[in-house]
Amino acid sequence: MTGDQETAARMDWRDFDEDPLPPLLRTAVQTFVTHGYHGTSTRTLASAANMSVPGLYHHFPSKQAIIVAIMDHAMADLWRRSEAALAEAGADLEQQLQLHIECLVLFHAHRKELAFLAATELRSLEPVARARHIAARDRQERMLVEILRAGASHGVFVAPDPRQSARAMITMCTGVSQWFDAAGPLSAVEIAADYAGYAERIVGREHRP
Amino acid sequence: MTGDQETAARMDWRDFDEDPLPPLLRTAVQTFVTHGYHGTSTRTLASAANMSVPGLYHHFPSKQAIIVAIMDHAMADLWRRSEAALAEAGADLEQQLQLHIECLVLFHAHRKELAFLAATELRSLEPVARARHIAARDRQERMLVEILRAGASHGVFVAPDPRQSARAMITMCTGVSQWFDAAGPLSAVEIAADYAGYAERIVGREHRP
DNA sequence: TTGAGGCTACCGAACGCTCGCTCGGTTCGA
DNA sequence: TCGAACCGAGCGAGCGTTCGGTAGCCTCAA
Repeated sequence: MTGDQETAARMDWRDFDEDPLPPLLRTAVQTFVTHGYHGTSTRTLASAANMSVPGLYHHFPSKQAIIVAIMDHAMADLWRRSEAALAEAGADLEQQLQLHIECLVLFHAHRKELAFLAATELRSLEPVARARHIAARDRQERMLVEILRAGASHGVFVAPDPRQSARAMITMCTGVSQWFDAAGPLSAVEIAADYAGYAERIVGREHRP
Repeated sequence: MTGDQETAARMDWRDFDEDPLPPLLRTAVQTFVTHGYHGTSTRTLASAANMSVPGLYHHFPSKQAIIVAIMDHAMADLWRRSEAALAEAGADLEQQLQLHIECLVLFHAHRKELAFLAATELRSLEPVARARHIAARDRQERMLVEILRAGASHGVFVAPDPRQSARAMITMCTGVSQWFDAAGPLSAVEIAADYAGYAERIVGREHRP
């Protein structure tokens, strides 16, 4: 995690060329999104990856380990990008909020299947992995809460309850993964800009009478 | 649906005393929320309702019929309340937006399990029920879009893309069902007021320089 | 140059178990 | 005497997982 933070500032958090996921996990993501974890059998998983069932068990010890690998990857990728966005913003709190929202929207648009699973399959994780996922989600939320809290205490934002407004913003951005369509009229970048605007207006100063 | 509209104006859409759901469905909601549709067996469903499996099949023809009944009930209840809220607001567009958001938040707070399933188990529905659910969801979304569109064309709101801002508001409100806690620091009514404020600022006029 | 040994990447078949669902009842208030 | 409301036992199918292999490749002493 300490090594991550050093490289975080250098990585391009806006780059979504291709997900560096092993082919087996890539097809598993698609299948889990369509049928859900419990609605997907190991046979389905195997044939989606052009593989036999024992072939699948050569790479992962269980079906559960596959979903865990996917969820861990999703949370780690989002966190890395969020840290890079924060580093790019520097000390300007308004800029921190803008880039954080942009980062959230881009991730939930370009990695929509991954983000969808992260939001949907929490209950399919066994206790240890579930606890880890919740911790990652809380850490992610805390990052935005801290930005809003700092902004409020410096008079940059109007956020009487940063936890509350952070949650509103996060669920707003998370929702993008449910309806985003790469072939749709709006690009991820355009949506990100719109949502950054919404966020700014939710906690912005200038519009108070 | 025509009869519904007549009684809609008269019903109290803010009343959430108790869900008039048969006991079997009530326990099924809890179980589905915890384990998901495919993660729940008919044996689990039956014992949660203090019943044998054949007893369960006396009331419903299949496991699928149970989830369908729950989903239909959820969408119908929200729609009835939304229509009543719209009727109460009258012709005032700003009031229509306020009450619509209030209605969405109250529903997703007080009926959080129901709302959570409606958002989560779409993929578990077989084609016919799924199509019906999607149609209900679209109709629900269109109601808010129409309010925003009318408001924009009358100069009450600033909403260059009503579809877009409606989706942002809806996912924001839908998210309430994921974290709301009746024992938490904020009541449903307080959250509803906050969110109505967020919505107003997202499309409000007065804060433009 | 060869071939034995070990490694990775798989596969066909099948294990024990649980699944959704049903059959043939029983109980009980009307 | 009838129908509504159940239940014990069990059906065939599908589940996650495992066993006992095999094919192909790399390494390295003889």
